[in-house]
Amino acid sequence: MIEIKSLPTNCAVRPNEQICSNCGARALSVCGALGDADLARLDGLAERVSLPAGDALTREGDPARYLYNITSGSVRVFKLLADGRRQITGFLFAGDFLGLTAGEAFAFSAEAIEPVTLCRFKRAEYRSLVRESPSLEAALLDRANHELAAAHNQMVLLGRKTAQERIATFLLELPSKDPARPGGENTVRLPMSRSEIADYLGLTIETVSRVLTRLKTQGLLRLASLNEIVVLKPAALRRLAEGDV
Amino acid sequence: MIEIKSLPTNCAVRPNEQICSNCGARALSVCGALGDADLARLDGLAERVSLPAGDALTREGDPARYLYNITSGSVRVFKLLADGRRQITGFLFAGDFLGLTAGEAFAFSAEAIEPVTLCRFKRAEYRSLVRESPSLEAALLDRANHELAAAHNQMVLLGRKTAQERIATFLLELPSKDPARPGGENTVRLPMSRSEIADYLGLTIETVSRVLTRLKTQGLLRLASLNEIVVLKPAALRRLAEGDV
DNA sequence: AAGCCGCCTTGATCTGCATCAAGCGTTGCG
DNA sequence: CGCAACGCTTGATGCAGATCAAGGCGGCTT
Repeated sequence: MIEIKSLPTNCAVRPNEQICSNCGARALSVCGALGDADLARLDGLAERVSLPAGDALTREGDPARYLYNITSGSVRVFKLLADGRRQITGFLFAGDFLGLTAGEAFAFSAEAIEPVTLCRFKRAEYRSLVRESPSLEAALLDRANHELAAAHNQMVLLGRKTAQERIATFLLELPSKDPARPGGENTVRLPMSRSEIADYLGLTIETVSRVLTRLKTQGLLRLASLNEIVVLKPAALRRLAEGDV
Repeated sequence: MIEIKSLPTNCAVRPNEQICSNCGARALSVCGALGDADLARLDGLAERVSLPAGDALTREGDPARYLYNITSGSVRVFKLLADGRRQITGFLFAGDFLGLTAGEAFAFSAEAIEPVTLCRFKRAEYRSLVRESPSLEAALLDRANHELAAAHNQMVLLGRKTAQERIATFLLELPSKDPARPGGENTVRLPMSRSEIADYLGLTIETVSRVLTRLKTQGLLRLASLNEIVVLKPAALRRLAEGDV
């Protein structure tokens, strides 16, 4: 049974989205994509999973059998070169989907950063649902387009921004993706390690650390703890991010 | 009128795709997305345009009124930072679409590299067609997913590959995107300037030039002309591209 | 055919970030 | 409590690629 109204505590709520009681299907339905019948059916296909930090959701090259919807925690999505160099292509948080874009095999790996809860669907069943529900497809297309725009912005960052601009951009954009907000208005939660930030921004851990220290020294931010940063001067940070220095 | 059978000479043909006589609509139809009726309707909406080298198709921030299908030539798609730094996010060739992913406004600029011919649709009309034709949407979703996978690969390149690995990757992948093949089997056509290659790979023109010279010296390739390169040792180049050195 | 212009190559030098190398704080465990 | 492990910071040094600078070459104009 689906209980849309009574959201359990472990369900994340994102802007314009809700996560349903059993799984993340609701997130799609509120895009106007799923009727109640479809929703019930998708819910029936879902399987709840909890993963400890570090565990893999997918590995590059694995057959893409499942589709995932994160309901809590955070996930790193990345690709590796033969010699172990890693590029993190994105972080996922509660409400995000993984595996929508995969073909027969996953083109990326994904691992839990923190303990993660998620719902898992068989892709085959999901695909047949999609074929019958055109408005779901429209919602997915919309999602894919947003991801594509984000990817292009990240290409600008990786190809043309300085280390300081990358960090500033990262600190400004992270909160808008992560619905698990800490207390303060301008407080940024960093569930990921310095090494993961580095691999996301195309830098080294030392450079990440040095730039954060410099921004702190300049009074733009405060390192509340290793995993929490308070942005003291958002406007100045935004100017840095765009290279208006 | 549509004449699917008689393709005029200026129409590009891509693997598994054909461009229709009047416009690029055929490219979508052969994905199984469009019936003859839809095709005729889309054809009716199309407008042929020719652009000289350097002219803009879209500018970042402009309202996204049109959708484009390139029928010949090549296009650079890019984003700019405030101080003029440019990141080229992709090159488009005959058969490629531009503007599918845009929201209300374009998030990127696009300009002709060579003289370009294209077909232009009003996005509003195209959207209503899409709403009525679910299988078209499926084809578009498929396209978006491929672009997304390509964007992730480019993020690996920009974030983690050396200059030599970037150039090698570029030379290996370009021909698979550009249907305008020159004579030889391993000949790569470079319609874009060194400066465009640099802005695509996150390098400078000097580095592009130096790396090409080095690869030539090492006997991996031959610079047939400024805009044509013959790959002499594809296997070795592929090893370089993946960092297996 | 001379001269200019834009694009490319090549060389010299510089620099931002990587690499190498300590040391520090926190956590967990015997 | 001690001490080992791990992740982070900070400092010293190195280097890939950027920047600065000087031709070279082909195409276009007159």
